[in-house]
Amino acid sequence: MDTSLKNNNYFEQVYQVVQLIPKGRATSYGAIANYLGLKGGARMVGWAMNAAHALPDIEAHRVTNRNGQLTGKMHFSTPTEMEELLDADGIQVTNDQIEDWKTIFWDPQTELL
DNA sequence: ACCGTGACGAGAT
DNA sequence: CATCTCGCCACGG
Repeated sequence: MDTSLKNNNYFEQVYQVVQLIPKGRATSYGAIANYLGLKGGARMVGWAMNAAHALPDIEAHRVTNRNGQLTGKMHFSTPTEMEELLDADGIQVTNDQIEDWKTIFWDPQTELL
């Protein structure tokens, strides 16, 4: 048997949460990590998003850091794509930071519960 | 097998 | 209140 069971399973968990983010809202890496029980592993969520970038149905632009800052915009096809996508969702971004992040923030552990 | 890096976060100074 | 450091786990060289 395949003893080398990949943890890709948790990657998929992240994708599911990202796809569950309602339009006009966004969440943070740490929030997803915390929801999945990976608390402290926020970096892993970011790493998962890197792989997610290869997937068509993963809207990584709805995931930012804890400050609502577009830290990962540089990883998109273009440095402005993340802002454009967020703007398309009705989220206003200024200086690479989401405006009114406190309201835009969508915590799966609280809202999705 | 070891070291360094990384789309982060929280605590300490 | 701003800045620094350490911790988290996984992957690349």
